[in-house]
Amino acid sequence: MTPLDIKNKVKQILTEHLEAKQLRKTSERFAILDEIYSMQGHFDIETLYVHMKNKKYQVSRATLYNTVEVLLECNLIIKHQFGKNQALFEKAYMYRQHDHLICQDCEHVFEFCDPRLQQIQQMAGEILKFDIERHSLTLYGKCQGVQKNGKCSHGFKPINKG
Amino acid sequence: MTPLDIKNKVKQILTEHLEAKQLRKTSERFAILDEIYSMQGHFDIETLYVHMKNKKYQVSRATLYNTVEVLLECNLIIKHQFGKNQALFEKAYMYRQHDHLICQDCEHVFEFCDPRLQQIQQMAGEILKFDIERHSLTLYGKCQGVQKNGKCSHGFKPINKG
DNA sequence: GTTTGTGCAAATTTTTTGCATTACA
DNA sequence: TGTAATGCAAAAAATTTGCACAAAC
Repeated sequence: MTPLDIKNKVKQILTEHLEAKQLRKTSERFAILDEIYSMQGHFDIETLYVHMKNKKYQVSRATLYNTVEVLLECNLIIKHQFGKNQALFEKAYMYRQHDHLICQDCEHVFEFCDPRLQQIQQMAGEILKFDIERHSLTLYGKCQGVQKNGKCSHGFKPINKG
Repeated sequence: MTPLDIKNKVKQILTEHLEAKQLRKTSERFAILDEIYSMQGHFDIETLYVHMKNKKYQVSRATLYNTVEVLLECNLIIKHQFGKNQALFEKAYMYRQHDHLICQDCEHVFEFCDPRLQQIQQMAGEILKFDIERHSLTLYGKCQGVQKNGKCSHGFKPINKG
């Protein structure tokens, strides 16, 4: 699937969701979805707001918060709260389930995947008699550079700070 | 270990931490620690503030935020951000490593434990060349009551709402 | 033509900060 | 007594809300 295919598909998913829920198909909602699926990695509302202000389509923060809620409902995005007060989001369609490892030095977010998590999730659900819909696993640690000389070896800038 | 033993022990740990870091042993800090170790389950700063206001020792919110930071540093409490804007905390001493399952209906937090997480944590650390200090796993799901008749079967009130 | 969604600004909520005062060392 | 910690109140940051207007349906 090309990036364009993905954009068309998520547009279709949003359209169907809006119709099913009898919500209106506003240009803002599709512009926001398009912008989100043009971005890389995690993003916060303020970053999204600035991106859209600088580009083609200008929307208000209120509309962003509103639309993000809709996109969460139809699983087109995922919300994260990595121990900060500010929520981060990421695209969810066509992005395989993965978890996160955050460098405590530079705050860069790495992704990894371990199939055993699905088993843990399933087993915990059975034991506690829950239908588990999703999980959120985040590891916090220090890279070898930090361990050796106190300086981060990958040199990423903190997320959302530049 | 009795609850009193635990309180004495954490007091000792805090004392040693304060001495090591050359911080002052103020009565506020010990009163806050005592109050935290008198509470059950997760708590937020506001709840802690009200608890202390109603009880023996009155402290300012600023001091609570300050002290919570100190207690995090010496691992006497853990901070959680369960997808809300408000941070939650819990006691960490003598409470075995566990993870959380949150009911999407009543928001009650259940605890569970799976040793495989330690393996995942270790393996991810090796692959990504990180020294993992801690992890945070939260499962989100619906209990059987919600699945069957839309009503939560355990009937807990939402956390921090009553 | 209704009614929902948007934009703006004000309000809320949570956390942080500045500064005068208190009290630990 | 010197300096860090506290309390207060103001500021900041993130999100939510109220309301007039715009635009889907």
